[in-house]
Amino acid sequence: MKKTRTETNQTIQRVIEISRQQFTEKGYANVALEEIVNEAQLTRGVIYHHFSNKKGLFLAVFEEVQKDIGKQIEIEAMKSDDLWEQLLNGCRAFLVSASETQNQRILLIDGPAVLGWDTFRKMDQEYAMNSLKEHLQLLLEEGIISPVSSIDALTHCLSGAMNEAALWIAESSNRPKTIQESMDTLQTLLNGYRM
Amino acid sequence: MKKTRTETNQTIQRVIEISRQQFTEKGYANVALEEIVNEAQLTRGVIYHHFSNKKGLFLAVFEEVQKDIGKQIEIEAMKSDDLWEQLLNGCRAFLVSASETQNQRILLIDGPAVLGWDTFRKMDQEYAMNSLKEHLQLLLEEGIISPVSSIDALTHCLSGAMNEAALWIAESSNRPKTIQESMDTLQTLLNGYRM
DNA sequence: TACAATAACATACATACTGTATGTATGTAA
DNA sequence: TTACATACATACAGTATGTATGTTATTGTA
Repeated sequence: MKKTRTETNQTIQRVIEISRQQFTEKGYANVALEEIVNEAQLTRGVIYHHFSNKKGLFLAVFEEVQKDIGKQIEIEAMKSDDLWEQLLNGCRAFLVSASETQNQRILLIDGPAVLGWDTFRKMDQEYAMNSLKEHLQLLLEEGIISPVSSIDALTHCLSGAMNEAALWIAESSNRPKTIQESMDTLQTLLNGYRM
Repeated sequence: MKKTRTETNQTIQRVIEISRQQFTEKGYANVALEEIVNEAQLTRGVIYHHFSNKKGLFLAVFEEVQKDIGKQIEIEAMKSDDLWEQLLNGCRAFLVSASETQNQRILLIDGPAVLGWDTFRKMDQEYAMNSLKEHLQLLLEEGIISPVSSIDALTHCLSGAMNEAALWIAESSNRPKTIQESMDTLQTLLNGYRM
């Protein structure tokens, strides 16, 4: 029964991976916990023990998705020293990553409804919006963008635009094309702020 | 049992109204059909008869929300003859309407997850995006905005920005302020396209 | 007007899923 | 070695949805 910490962590990770796949494929509401634990060759007791309930499991998966995407954005943004380029690189990385099948549904479709708005917002802020906001603030201070009536409003609008673009890209039959078109669009929109 | 057509339509409408309130207040997943029919002083048979299942009921409510918002947008946009002003008026009307409690949750949070992406997208297109796209197309043809690499991409980005702004407005403690800030932001972003 | 068909609404039943309570086995620390 | 805590398993209970069937009254037709 009881296992080493390493083994336990492996169990936890395996449950998360399997859940991620199942939630991605069928959506949260259509996945019974029994399916997940069957695939993991465990029983449901594990889930309640380690994650409290189904929602807790989803939260763990959601966090994993957010971390993956955040990492991608970080890597891509840092490929340039230029603040404006960093912003665009980050946008592109987000589009590429969030539009991938294994991230899209959990992050953008099921996330808000399953977690409830408050929790979703809190995590969205922690993993995505705060750094976007800081970056926009930097651009403002460096005089790269013109004074905004609200940095918060810009952060939210830009974030929303990217979320929707990611969903659009995900459903398109030509990913490279729609990614590029989305980037062109975001760039032109942001040129409204460019000094 | 059987009733006149008028009475039946009244029953249907009453079930939709009650559902709308309940879904708004608690979210789709946390409302049992029993609660809805109890309030309506009916039984669950009614729902299965008229709406097929719980999801069908939600779809009816969702459509009602979309129609309400679409109507608001139409009214507000038509308050100007100027195509650009019409766009902005429409944006504002959307923000005001979609950020209202009784619309926000059903439209923006539960909609995609409950209906499934394909259905949600189809209805979103029918009720919102197609007219936004047409309007942007008009602006393009009248030379008011500069040539875009993709009218679709712009439509999606703008739509996404507004959806997110509506959610942000809904959670703020000063609605008029955040509505104005969002409008300022949308306007500046769109100025990237202004000729 | 009478009657048959249909549909609006109700009820009974079955099933699936989540969560709770409890049990078992084992690692770790003293 | 023993006590404790925990990882995992099992049994049970409750809730919610959906399906099948029943009842009643309107509507359409002759």
